[in-house]
Amino acid sequence: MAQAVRHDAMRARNLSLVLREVRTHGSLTRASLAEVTGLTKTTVSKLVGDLLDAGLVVETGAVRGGERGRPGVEVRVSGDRVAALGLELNVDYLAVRVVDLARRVRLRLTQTVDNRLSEPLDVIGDLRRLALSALAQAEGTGLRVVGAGLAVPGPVDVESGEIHNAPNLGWRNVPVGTALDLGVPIRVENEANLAALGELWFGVGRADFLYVSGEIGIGAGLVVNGALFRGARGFAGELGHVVVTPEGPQCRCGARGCLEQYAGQDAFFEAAGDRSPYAHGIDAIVAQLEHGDAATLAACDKAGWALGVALSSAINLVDPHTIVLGGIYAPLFPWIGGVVAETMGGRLAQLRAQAPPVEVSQLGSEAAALGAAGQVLETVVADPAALSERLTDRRDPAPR
Amino acid sequence: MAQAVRHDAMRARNLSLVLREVRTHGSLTRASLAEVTGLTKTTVSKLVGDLLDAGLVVETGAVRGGERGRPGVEVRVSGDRVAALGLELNVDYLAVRVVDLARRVRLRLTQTVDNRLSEPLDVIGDLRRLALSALAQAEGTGLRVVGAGLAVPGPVDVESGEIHNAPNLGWRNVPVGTALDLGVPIRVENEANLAALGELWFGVGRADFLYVSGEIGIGAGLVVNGALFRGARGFAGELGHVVVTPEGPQCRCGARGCLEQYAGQDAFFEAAGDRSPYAHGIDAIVAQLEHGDAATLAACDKAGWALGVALSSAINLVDPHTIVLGGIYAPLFPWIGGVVAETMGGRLAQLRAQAPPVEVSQLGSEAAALGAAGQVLETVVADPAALSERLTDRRDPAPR
DNA sequence: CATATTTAGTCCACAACGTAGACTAATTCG
DNA sequence: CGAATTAGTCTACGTTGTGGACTAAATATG
Repeated sequence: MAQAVRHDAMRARNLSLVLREVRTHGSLTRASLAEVTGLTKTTVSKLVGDLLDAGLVVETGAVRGGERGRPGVEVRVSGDRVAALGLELNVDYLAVRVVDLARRVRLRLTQTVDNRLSEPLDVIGDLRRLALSALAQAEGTGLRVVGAGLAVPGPVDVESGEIHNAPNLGWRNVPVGTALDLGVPIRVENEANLAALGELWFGVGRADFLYVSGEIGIGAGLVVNGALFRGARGFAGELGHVVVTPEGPQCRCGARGCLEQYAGQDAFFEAAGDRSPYAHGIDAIVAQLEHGDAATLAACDKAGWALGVALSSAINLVDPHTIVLGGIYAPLFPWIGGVVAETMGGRLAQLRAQAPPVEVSQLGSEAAALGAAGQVLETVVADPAALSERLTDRRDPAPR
Repeated sequence: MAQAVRHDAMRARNLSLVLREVRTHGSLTRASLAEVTGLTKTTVSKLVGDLLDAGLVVETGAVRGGERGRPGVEVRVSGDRVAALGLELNVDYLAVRVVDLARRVRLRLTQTVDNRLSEPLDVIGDLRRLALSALAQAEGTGLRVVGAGLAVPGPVDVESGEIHNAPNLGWRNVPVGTALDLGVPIRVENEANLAALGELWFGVGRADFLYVSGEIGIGAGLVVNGALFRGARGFAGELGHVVVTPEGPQCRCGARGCLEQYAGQDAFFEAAGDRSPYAHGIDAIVAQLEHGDAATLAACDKAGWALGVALSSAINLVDPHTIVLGGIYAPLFPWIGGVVAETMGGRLAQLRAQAPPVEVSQLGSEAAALGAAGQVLETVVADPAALSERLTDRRDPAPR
């Protein structure tokens, strides 16, 4: 597990440290970098030089003025050289995003289709076409796409890139990772996990929170200290099958009274009296709520209560700092947020000083694709030296 | 968070790596250390030399023979120089253990008292006396006690060493860490967390498991990849307040239907028809079970079922590899293990290939104290250089 | 407006540490 | 007993960070 540290590893780490500090501060001079990292000015200068050569940071013309003394030249993360592809394959849409190292979204391609009606390989083909088009466009503007992340609705074997079992798509053991074959490395991951990371890097998430993804299934992504918690086998976060009532309604997972049976999309739509939810969608539900429809309001109460109960268990077990509600719970937030918080408060307030605050995701359905791209960019920041080598090998033999 | 790496940090890490490999392999020659770490023979020789000087490893007279060529001299972790103190302050006993770096228990002191009857400071005084006596004995045999760990029943602020709220003791905001004042650094931590670590290092635990501590309260310690999972605020693992039935019996935490109301020691003893549980204790219950007492058997079924329900939620959320039952569940295992596993299997088998196996703790009430000592020893292995400095400063000015 | 002061960034000699390969030591095999 | 083999040490060297001197470019001061 632990690896021997040699000079190159030392260098790689310090390079990463500098790049990370530049990113968190927006832009920094070499002098202030020396201060925040604890490295000497000399070392920082050398490291920044390498990052400039690799195109990962750029000097802003701007200069820190105001005080006296020679003004420093600030550097910031460059968004013009390196980018990543974020993909999402979900039940009713495909999404592709190109995000640069500065975390700006450079390209958005979305396609609405009911993927349950097609064969897995056809769906993957559609996504591949979309992704390749995005790749070509990105590389046309001079961006080097260093990798792709793919979000899928269900547990995944991250090593092999295989979908184990995506009940909402009806897929089993589909090797999406290898089938996509984009010419860049692909990392496949659960949608809820990537949405959580999306929220961390592009949304309201802070370093510690539990993201709740309300789709047909209910998933959760736990972010602890800025990193995803995946559990021993990578199946952590199955909030949808946390017990609400042990002898409650039968769930398709084989158990009874799982959260999904109270607050899942299907159960919720049915409780709201909508018999053709996929025709009307969540917007119709919101419209009903805005008109004060009693059945729909009652459905919100029920779902919110169940969510509050399941989240209470989750909070007792994993102690997140904040809860972030995404998926269908985001548009429903005005009608369920209160019940969720109240239920949680009633169950938790005495043991803890207070229950964690409940917030809404702002990213909509984009969260997972952004998280997928962000995850790839994270690997670049974690080891800029690896990329720099790759860049020099593939492009100019001697960049300096 | 991330720190700059300098030459000394590189060295510290490699020193730690070598020591860790020696420990996991029991004993190793320099040559095989070079192989497993990837460092060169030269470097390993130097590092091993330093560890020998610091007294953290010793050369076994024994030599790896059999093959041809010059036989290598094996080194193993030395238990004769460095040790740690493991303390537990619980409701009905105080425990002190001295454990050496080779993880051998050198001294056991246990005192049975009902600590709810005394003032916190008096209890701390008792523990202090016990600990100082153990310290003196240990140092008398030439061991250097580098620190102490203290397990307490309830959530703790690890930074300040303060007990927030230990409902079973009736303590609130007691600064145990500073009050103990042993002359060595003290780390205070939740009993369930330390028992989990005890199980990891001294018992049946492997790298990923959820330890369940059945005491008056029910706690859990989650070990992921060999490290404790503490959550954002350090309050993770409150398994006792996971929901079993949302509208069930009132719990002292303010909620209803928490696991503790079904499987906690008080609820269980009451269901077993024992009106004076503290007089008879768990042994009396086991005797009743061995005689086939119907009420007690029924109490086991109920507690086991509730435990299975709560663990199902926990497994869905954090995906541990294994469940380890400790506390009162260890002696009760023959009568509840089956129900727990069945309940979990019924709820989990379909979504996962199979529910995690359920095992029994073998350490009894010693787990937390051993984990507490082990945690201190871990800091030594993680940074032997820090200790080596301390040793040279305090003992011989120039040990070599 | 010239000079002192201050801060940024670079340069150079040096120290710490790991590497590579030669070398010595201690065994077994034939 | 010598060749082969493996363990461990020694020495020259390469990489990387350090520390302080030095240069650069701004503001403050008289």
